[in-house]
Amino acid sequence: MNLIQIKTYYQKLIPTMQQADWEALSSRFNYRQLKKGEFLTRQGEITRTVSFINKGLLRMCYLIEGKEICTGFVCENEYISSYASFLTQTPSAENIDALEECELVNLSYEDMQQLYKTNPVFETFGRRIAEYLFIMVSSQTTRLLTLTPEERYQSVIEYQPFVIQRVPQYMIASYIGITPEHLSRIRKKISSPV
Amino acid sequence: MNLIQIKTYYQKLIPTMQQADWEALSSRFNYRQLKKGEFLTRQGEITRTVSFINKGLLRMCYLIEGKEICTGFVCENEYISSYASFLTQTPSAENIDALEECELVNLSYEDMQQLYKTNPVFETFGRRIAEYLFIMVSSQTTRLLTLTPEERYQSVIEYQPFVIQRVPQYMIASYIGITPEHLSRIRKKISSPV
DNA sequence: CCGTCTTCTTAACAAATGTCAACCAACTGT
DNA sequence: ACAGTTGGTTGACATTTGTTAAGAAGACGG
Repeated sequence: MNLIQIKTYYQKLIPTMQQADWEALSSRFNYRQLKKGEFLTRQGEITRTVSFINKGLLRMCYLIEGKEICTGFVCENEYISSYASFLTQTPSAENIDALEECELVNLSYEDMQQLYKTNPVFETFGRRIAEYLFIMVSSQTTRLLTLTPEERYQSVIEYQPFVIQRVPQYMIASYIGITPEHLSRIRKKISSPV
Repeated sequence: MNLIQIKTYYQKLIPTMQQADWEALSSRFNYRQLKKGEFLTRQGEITRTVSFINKGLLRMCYLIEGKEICTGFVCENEYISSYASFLTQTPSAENIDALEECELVNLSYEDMQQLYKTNPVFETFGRRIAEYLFIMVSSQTTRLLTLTPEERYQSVIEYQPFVIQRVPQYMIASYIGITPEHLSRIRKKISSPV
């Protein structure tokens, strides 16, 4: 299993990590592959791991009255998890599935708690991850409240171009809170301004 | 300054905190009062403190083209801050102002970093706070994407009753992403179901 | 190479939500 | 007690967004 990417990720977030820390950490990793369409997490299941994405693209999504509503897309060199479920060890409200073939490096809840106990450097890491995720999701909330659908689409283009390139439009539509038809009209309007 | 409430708060989040830890922490607190309408944080300012609310009620809000859009309400026995600004020490995108007369216990960024360095127990605390905030804000994002305005209002009634009781309706309206007029109609519909 | 999915687009129409303006009730300070 | 302010409601109307249905373009497996 290739650990270069994930090591770089940790080194960036906690530069004080020593070789011994890294070994304590990496010995607990589990490798996993997902085919396109496979689920990492299902609604109702308790999320037992966080997954670093070596390769591929996944989405978080809700199934409401037969309709899928995407709440996020994550690709290489980031962690993905139904993190609320992971943290509280209660059933996940959302699904996570692979939009592309994926290679994941998993770390279990028990191992993470163990690391927290044995070494404060991992507390720091856990804190920074949570802080980062907080900033990400609160900016998404802000966008939903303060921007029009068209502006939200523009902000995806600007700040998450990989989503435009790799995610089907009807999923992006639900992510910005509109229907696929409406997004199609917005795109038409943008491409041929008056 | 009354520290009973904030001490209880810390003890709940980190039961392993010792008396010496508490003293290291509480010696850094600063007390502050806010009158109704006063600002704790202004758009563009860097947030230098986190504030524990001993008494009162504050809101986070954006000013967009002359219109206020509220993103959250926080009352007694919780922390409030423009946390993204605090964490990154960059200008805040949002305002925070007092909806009632407030008593706050403040902790500065520098003191917090100092505490993180000197004692891992505060890292744990910081991590749990960030995790908690992440869960809160991501559930708000989910509500915005998956619920109708009426359902969002119902969920405020159910899960944040203090908001219904203590926050003006036109602010609640922006919080759930609709106009005050529309909220008024929703309330009428709810109160006299067909 | 063919059919079948999947995804995207378009149009007509319907429903939800916003805008504007007026009015009312409650509260506030003098 | 009064005038001003704030917050809430209502109605008519405009705009935005959703719904439904149909069709087109491209991807993909057999």
